[in-house]
Amino acid sequence: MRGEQKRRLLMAAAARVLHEQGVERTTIADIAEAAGVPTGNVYYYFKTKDDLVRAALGEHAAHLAALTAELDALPDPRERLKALVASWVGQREVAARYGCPTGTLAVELDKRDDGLDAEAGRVVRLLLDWAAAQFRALGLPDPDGLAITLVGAYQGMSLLANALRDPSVVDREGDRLHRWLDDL
Amino acid sequence: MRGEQKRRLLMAAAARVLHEQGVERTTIADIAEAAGVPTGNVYYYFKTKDDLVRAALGEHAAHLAALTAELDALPDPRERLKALVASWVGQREVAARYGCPTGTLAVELDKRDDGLDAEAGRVVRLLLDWAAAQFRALGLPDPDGLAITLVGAYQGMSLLANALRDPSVVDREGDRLHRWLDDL
DNA sequence: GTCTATAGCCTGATAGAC
DNA sequence: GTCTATCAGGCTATAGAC
Repeated sequence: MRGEQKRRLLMAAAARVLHEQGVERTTIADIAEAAGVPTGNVYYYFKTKDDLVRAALGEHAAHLAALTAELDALPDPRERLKALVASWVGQREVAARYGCPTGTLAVELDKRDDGLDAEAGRVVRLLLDWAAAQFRALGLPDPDGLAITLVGAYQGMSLLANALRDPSVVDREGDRLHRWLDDL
Repeated sequence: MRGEQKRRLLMAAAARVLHEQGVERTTIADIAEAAGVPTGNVYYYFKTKDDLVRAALGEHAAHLAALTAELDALPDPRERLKALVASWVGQREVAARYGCPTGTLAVELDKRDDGLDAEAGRVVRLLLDWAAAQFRALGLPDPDGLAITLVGAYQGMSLLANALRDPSVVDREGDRLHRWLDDL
């Protein structure tokens, strides 16, 4: 299955390059080059550029699912949430340079009125739902609202770290979120 | 001064259209049409598309300066900050449809390595500096950190409201920020 | 199945008429 | 100063050779 391998290579390259350069500034040739595949050949695996963007969104969703599955191994929901915050802090350099992969993609795709804008929102919702489940397990009131506060803080600190090119924003806000989770 | 008038018309149109459609998906023709100016004529007023983007950033900065100047008329710094939050809530429909003008522009421009990425950060910093000044006037410790928390919450709730197409996110987080400011 | 060459379109920018 | 016509370049996508 050489074909399936190349397809996966292209999906991974698309996820990375689209995050770094943005959707509109990235050409098919950019993704092909990053994957080591001839430019025109990309169309054998993905009919359109939008299909590649969709595949990249799927990659990010899969990555998120893997992360939350890992966190689910922890016994205490509060510890799971704190470990999530810790993983955000661990990605501070990436956040400062390119922003949150899902968040920046959502911002860009939301400027469109084709179907892709809604799909970005679905990936964001995966994280919101998982976080809400943890707050619910802790018996806290308004778990959905708390999830929005937590994920909103993540998106906000990623955006600011990116706009200011300053990873320390993530450190500071990460500490604050840790205390916030402890005090809930 | 017919020329200066048209120039201002183009700047206002650029600020609006670039916010709604994003930088990369907006053509010179789009902005020209929104301003009621013939397409090619735009280049008489702005040498390049990047110049127009810069002008749009300037418009957003001016709008922000006007807002903070208005808030400065309030006697109490805490009331100024709460009025800022209230103005964000008042813009919830726009935030849900197009996101924060400065924030979404910063996300898109940060994907570039020319000079424009840094200029978006400068506009964000205007708001941060003003907020920090209010916290400082209240005698609170770490005013810069508090400003990042406040503006980060704004950017986060705007992004989520936009990605989920749900203005109620802004209402909920606005209420929370109001309580947070009261309890500081 | 894999890749190349190229068509066709759109965009930013310009030259020059008025 | 204002506007039109048009060019050059780069992009997505396809047709068809291997």
